[in-house]
Amino acid sequence: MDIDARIKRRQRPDDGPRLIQNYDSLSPIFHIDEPSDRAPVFERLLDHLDPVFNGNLPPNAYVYGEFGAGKSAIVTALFAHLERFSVGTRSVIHTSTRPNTPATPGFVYVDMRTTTSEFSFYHAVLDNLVEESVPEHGISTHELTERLNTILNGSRTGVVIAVDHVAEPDGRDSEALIDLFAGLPSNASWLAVGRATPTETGLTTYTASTINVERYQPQMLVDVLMTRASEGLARQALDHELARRIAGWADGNAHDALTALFIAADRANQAGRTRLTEGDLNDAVAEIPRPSVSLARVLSLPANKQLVLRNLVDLDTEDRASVTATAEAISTQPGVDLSRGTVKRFLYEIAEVGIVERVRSERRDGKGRPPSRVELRFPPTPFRRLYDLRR
DNA sequence: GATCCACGGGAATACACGGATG
DNA sequence: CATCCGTGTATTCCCGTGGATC
Repeated sequence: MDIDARIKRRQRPDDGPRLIQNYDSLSPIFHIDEPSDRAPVFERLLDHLDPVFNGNLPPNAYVYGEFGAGKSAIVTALFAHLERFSVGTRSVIHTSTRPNTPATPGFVYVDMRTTTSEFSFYHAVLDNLVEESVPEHGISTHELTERLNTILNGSRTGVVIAVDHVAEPDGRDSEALIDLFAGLPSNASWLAVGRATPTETGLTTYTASTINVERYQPQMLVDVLMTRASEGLARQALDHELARRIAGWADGNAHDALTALFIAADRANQAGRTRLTEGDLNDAVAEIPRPSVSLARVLSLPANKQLVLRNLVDLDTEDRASVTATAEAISTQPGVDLSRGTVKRFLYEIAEVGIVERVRSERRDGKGRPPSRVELRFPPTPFRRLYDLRR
């Protein structure tokens, strides 16, 4: 139990209404249960999944769209609902060995941002499929696939697995996806989700259909912002005109729009105001690098890499002059229990996947290879807030 | 006792530069 | 002038060990 966090949560200024009512509703990494205005995309996905309602399995498919188009929002919402629907019409699988014959397939959502190894993939699928929890240690990867095969071979209808964030810079490529499913029986169907076009992925030979999610129209984005603001902020905190400006700037990218709203709200909150101003928005926009990397991706890094980043965002420029200096500074921060070398390697690895960027600095002396410093490819304010809220 | 994987540590390689060499 | 070499640093790559969990 984190007593500090509990006390902090109770702390509030007692002068008037708080601007920020609910961080979740503002968070760009939070998906609401009923995304607004996306009916056409839902219909196309349901068209694809239609065989399910006759107890059959749909073929493999690929859902694609640009950053911030709402792919994850839609697929997570849809699968959450399908899971409930599915559980309602079949008996839950209580044991991993007893064959059963449910009327509809199972539905599992797997995020490749957090599912980074073979083991974790099969573990995630199995854990979602059976009632009892699956151990994360002391069980081999092979054992997991054995159990999955037993279950699925005993199942008449199989399972549909949504695999989100395929073919990201730090994710595994399509080949790996195929390999993973090669370990499962043929009644495991996948619905891959990614940014790359179907031809770029090389998945086309395996998919029966592809579904494109188009970026948000400006008006839809305004609706999204107003909805989130009404749930997360004090009344009248965001006026329509400001929402329109955010939407115009975000250019169809819901992640960036919500991030801008988040930062602007945070600034207004710090200043003790209860309405967002143009100044808040301008500051917010200035803080968001473009292109930027998804905050969800930053916040799904392994714990110690996030710890490194959390300390990085608070360093002064002096300590950021070179990777070596930065690693040194971070490794000596209180609360950081990592060696200098490990922090350094983490920084290189984080740069490798594009979450920070290395830029060569002007060399001062003529000796040796010139150092580079790391620059953020994500806005620090929401990362700080969301990171700290989780502790 | 078994399993996975995060860390640490260091070897190997790349790069920048100035100066030597052909 | 073009190329090579030595030195110093940055960056990448690899793998054994050990912690945590079952």
